[in-house]
Amino acid sequence: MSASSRPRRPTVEDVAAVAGVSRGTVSRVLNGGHYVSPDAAAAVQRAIRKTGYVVNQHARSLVTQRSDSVAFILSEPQERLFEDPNFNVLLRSCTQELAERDITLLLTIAGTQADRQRVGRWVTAGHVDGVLLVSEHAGSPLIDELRSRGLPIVACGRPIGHEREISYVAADDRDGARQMVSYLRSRGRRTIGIITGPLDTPGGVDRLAGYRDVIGEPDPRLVGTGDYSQASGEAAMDDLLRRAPDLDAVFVCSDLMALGAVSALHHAGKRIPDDVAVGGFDDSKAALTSTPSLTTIRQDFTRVSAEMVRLLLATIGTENRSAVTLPTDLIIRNST
Amino acid sequence: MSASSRPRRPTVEDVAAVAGVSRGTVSRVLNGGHYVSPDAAAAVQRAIRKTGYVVNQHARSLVTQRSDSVAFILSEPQERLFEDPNFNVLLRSCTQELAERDITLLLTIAGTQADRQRVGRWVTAGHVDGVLLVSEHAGSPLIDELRSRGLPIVACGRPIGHEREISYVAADDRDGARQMVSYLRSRGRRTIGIITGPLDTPGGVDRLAGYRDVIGEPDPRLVGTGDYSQASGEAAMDDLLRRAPDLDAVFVCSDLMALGAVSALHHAGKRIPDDVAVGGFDDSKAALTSTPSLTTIRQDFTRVSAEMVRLLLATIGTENRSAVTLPTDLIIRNST
DNA sequence: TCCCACACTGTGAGCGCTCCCAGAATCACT
DNA sequence: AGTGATTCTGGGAGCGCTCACAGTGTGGGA
Repeated sequence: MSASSRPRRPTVEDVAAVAGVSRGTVSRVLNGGHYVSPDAAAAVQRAIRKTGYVVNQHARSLVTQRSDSVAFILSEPQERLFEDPNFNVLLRSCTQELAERDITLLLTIAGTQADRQRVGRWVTAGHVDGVLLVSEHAGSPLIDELRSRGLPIVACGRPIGHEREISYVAADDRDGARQMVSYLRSRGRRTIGIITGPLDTPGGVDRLAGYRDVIGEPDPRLVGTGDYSQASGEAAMDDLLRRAPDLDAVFVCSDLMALGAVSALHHAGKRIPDDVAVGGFDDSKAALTSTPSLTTIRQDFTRVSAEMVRLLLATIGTENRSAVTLPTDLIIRNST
Repeated sequence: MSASSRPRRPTVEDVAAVAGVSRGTVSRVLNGGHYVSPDAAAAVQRAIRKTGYVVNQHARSLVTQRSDSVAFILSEPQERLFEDPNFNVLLRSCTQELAERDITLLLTIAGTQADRQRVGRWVTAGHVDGVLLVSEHAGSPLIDELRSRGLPIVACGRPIGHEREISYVAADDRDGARQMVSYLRSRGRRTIGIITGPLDTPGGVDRLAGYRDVIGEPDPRLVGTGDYSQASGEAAMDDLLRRAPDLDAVFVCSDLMALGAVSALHHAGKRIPDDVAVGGFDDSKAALTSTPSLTTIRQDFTRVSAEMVRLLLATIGTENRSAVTLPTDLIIRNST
């Protein structure tokens, strides 16, 4: 009954029989067609179409020891994924970049500790040949687990505490921050605050470092921290205004937080950029469409994706790690 | 060199040797531990830990003919995913629901035609035991391809044109629309417009049908169409106001579009709800936090997810299809 | 005492595929 | 005609696992 409704899938053997050739020849056709006569190849192609044959990936992977898929692991509570437009670009570009090489990208969300364990087991069970790691906070045990299995990994952004162990691709956060703060200075701003991201992420520490490069040791009144969400940006701005009512510019380390900061400034009756200039980071769509449009720093996530994929595929098979840092660009708009 | 840096993974045989038992016993421990003596089981567990053994999923799948994963296929340009909060809930709940049964969910995005082909091949190569299909527009060929392979499918929302072929779980869109429009009527509104979703989606046609159930054959001036995006809601509302300046209520078929409609109404100088009452659909977070808060229809996507998973797992192994329609609830807030 | 049920264990077979090697056929030169 | 290179083909082996089955040992009931 079940056998009649779901018939046995055709195998290479079946295709071979229909095509009048052997298993080996069918396999050769399936894998590039070298050393196969045109006649045989055509017969096999016909037989594949006729039988509706599709390769059994498990059988193939069992012998080749590779799965032709890579995991895109997001170890972050899921909401962030949907709030942050950067993930969007990153995910799309990586998928694209891999599809061109006939490799499938599998998105896996490992928000909770339990998730991370499950994902760890799943990944090491052979499902993927490598891992793209996104937004891994410092000290997560997942990296160690994956490394102990010898799995190729490429991280997006500097993996704090693991810089010398795993490959990564990062935009030049520090230089971007320097560019922004220097620019604000050059426009005559003197009391420049900062709203950083979480300080266990590279975007948090490196952008703060860039700010310091220009400002020097900052007045603690001028430093606030958010978690990249709009709400946290608004709260941090409120705090900053309370502590330092005299500030005339603020560098907010993400556009989304900058949007929050803008509305906090509005509520406080400040004009932008007349009273307070606001600089963001990311060059997200929101930065362009907001009122006023946001001066920001562009990170080229399409290039980041391409580099990540290139690096991962290079890492699969060899054992070297490397790091790439891509430039960031200042985009000047109306908020400064 | 490569052999020394990435040592051969331990196999059941290795574990068996360390534990001093046979292959079969290790396998039995791995699969529930029935008919294994406590001593043997303990020895195997110790050996697993010592060797760092992880099952080779490909070898297992090859013999069991199942992969213990299911695909979550999103055949929609990717941006929608990130705009629509419903996807978020759906994805999270399904992952959760499946994880409890030790099944992995693989998210796959098939936005373009080429993607859909790749995904079709990938799915039929045995990577997954079943498919959760989300937001499949009418007439997509993916459904036919998957069906011809005998793959268990459960759709989210009524799959237009395939209702009798594949299982699905849907919220009661039509009744939700009826509730909303009846409610607007009961509040004394007489000229009630509608902004529908795309009319090749069940959410598009069914909510319009519910509106008709209450209104009867509608004045074409009162019917606008959007694509669920905020921008399209705003545009459709502008149109509606131009064509029917006298309307005193509008039922907008998604909260996101309703937000757009609200801003269009504001620009036109209309007060909400005094001049025009606005009803949404989805009960998204935005509906709650917007000004004014939005009267809307709740769809319980957590329950939808649970039902989808239940149905899919039931379908895997049997050949029956079924359909579940879950109730929708009116949530009254300040916009009406 | 014998016998059968029951708990437990080891082993052969085989899932569907690719890799490798031996051999056949073809061709170009000696 | 003989030799060697080159192209092509078939089939054995084996990837790591589970399943079925045969076999061993133990205990309880006739």
